[in-house]
Amino acid sequence: MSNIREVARLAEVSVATVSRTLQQPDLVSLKTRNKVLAAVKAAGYKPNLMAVRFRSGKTHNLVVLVPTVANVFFARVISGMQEAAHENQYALLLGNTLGDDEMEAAYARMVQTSQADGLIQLRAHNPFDALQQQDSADDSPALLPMVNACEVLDKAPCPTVVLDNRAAACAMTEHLLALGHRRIAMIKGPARSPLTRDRVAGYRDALQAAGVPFAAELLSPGNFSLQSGFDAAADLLALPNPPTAIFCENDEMAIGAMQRIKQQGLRVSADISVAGFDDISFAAFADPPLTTIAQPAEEFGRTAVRLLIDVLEGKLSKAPKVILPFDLVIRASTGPAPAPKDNQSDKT
Amino acid sequence: MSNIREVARLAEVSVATVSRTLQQPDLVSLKTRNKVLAAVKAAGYKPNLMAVRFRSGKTHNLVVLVPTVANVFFARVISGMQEAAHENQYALLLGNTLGDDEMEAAYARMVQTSQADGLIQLRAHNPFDALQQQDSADDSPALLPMVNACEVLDKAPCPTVVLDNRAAACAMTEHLLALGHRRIAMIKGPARSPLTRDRVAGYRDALQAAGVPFAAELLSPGNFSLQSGFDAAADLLALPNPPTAIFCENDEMAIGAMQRIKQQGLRVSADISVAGFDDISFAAFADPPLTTIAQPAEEFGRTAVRLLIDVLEGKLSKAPKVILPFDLVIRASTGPAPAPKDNQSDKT
DNA sequence: GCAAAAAATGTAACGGATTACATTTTACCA
DNA sequence: TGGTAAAATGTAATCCGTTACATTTTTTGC
Repeated sequence: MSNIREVARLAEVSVATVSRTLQQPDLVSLKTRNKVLAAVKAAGYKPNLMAVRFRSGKTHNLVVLVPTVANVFFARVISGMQEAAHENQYALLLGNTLGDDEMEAAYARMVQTSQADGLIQLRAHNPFDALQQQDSADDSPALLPMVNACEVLDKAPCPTVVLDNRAAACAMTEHLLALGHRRIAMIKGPARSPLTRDRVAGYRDALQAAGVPFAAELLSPGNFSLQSGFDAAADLLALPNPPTAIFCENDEMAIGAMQRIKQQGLRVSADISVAGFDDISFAAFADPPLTTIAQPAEEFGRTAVRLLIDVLEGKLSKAPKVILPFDLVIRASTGPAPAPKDNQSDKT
Repeated sequence: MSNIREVARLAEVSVATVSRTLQQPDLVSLKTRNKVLAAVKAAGYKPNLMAVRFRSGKTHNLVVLVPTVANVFFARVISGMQEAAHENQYALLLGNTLGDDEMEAAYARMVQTSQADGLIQLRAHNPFDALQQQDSADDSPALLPMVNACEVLDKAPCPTVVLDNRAAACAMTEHLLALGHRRIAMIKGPARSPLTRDRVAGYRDALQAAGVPFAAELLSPGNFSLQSGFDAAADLLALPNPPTAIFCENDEMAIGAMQRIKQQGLRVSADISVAGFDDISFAAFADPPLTTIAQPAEEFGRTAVRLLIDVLEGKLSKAPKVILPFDLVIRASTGPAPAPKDNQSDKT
């Protein structure tokens, strides 16, 4: 591959002139410029970006830490990131971490070793914690070159992009309450996640506001997979006094739960309502179509990238917290609560 | 950030010794080695990988061109790639191209400008074609630093990883024929794709072997989306003599098709069988669970990455074509063909 | 104890583009 | 036309780690 010196030789100018022709053409006379451009073409010259980046210290790479790309919601978020990154001439390095701290640390190290300029984390965990804090003695606590999106840390040392999960869960629970449901179960995400905690909080907010007592047995653990929704639903249906509605913290679990419900011979909506969260493409094509909370997934990605670039360019002094809007999408999987069974007393 | 010269100063040795301590410790005496390692720690030294790569000319980055990460199947393939890449100390640059040639060319240029060492393409299209062929005069037609996976070019100038789509489609069609179906429709993928062509060929192979005439009206176009499956099914059901089975070229379209069938008041399996392709996680949780062709998606990714690394390391002189196995997964969405309606004559 | 071989370490060039600073050329006005 | 400002171009340092080659130190064998 030809380099700038060869072009300079061909054009009979100095390397500086070649560089300027390409970077700041106004500084070069028209005559010289043409000579150089001809030489560039003749040599088939393409600047070696490794060299450019080495010198500038900017890689124009961003690392994305995602628990799993195989998750439909995350895939949409990543699409959005890609879009914004491409617009801004950045490339996206994918870090499929499987939620493993070691793996996250390995990818975070790419930032420290100048393989990437910054990092976007989709999980509530600071991957830099694991690395020895570089300049902890430094008195200027600059922002970390990181953005936390979707599932955010409570005290993130960086910009965050988040949904008001508490309000969204509250809205969905209110929807179910308005349909007459009183025994509303929730299939949760991973226990430690702030996201799970917020959604449970929103759920309890709505129950409390409606004067419906909270029942611990209606809170079932899940891990966002189809299978875990299926399993959790099985447990809930086996309760002595099973719920009339199940609110799942994501759509996959809701689809898994519906499957279980139908296998048991019950009708979704008529016998038991099911709601999800995320509004993935499969939600509208579920049977029945799934009531859910729509999240602007691609917008999460775009916003996260833009914020990160702002951090990298030093445009931010404080870490903003961006809250994106949600939308309650009512489809056919939720319906009026069935009339209470014979011997069941209703203390409302 | 500290550099190697600072470490050398701290350890009172030359930069060469520091580098050797880190790269080839056997060449350095134990005493010196310890001194250097202490200095490395004291300085918090991390080698600048940009510099290393700039000098070595290897970026250890691989670009992945994927039509859309939002596709569940591709997401799994990428997971596999990530796994193999990480194992081999490579990083994955994501190129979500939306099937756009321009975009693909932009990412392919990353290889030419030394931002990445090689490229994996998941679509049947050579992104380097769009770029002026670098050294076409060169008499050694070396392998392109590229691997084509999943949907491969007919005359790919690089290693390929593929499924025997023709055989797989044939196997599924045979399954449907064995159930007594004679009017078997197929919802296709994008028309120009070799993948679509091969699956249609396999479908026709099976029909022909069974002596069932091919009916053009039973071939319906799709684009792999849920909605397109839904729409195509609507068209097929509206035929004067509708099919008793629909074989979709991916699971999303099959799920979309089932939705349409059920909306029409028909029962999947009992009235009309539906089959998919890919075995995405949602297939097992569809209602009814979807009969499909399981593809080793993650293995596609892993194999593609390993082949690409082999190419980059010059271990391959010819471009191998790796064929991965498929598996016919029979679930409840396919069943015996319904007894022919009254006035319908059966010419078998 | 000495020469020769082996081991350890050091010096400096290198990779390719950018850019501060120096130098040359051109333009302009008196 | 001489002189100065402005424009154009050139020179060489710089980013940082690696490594060929040179040099110094240690080890080995007799």
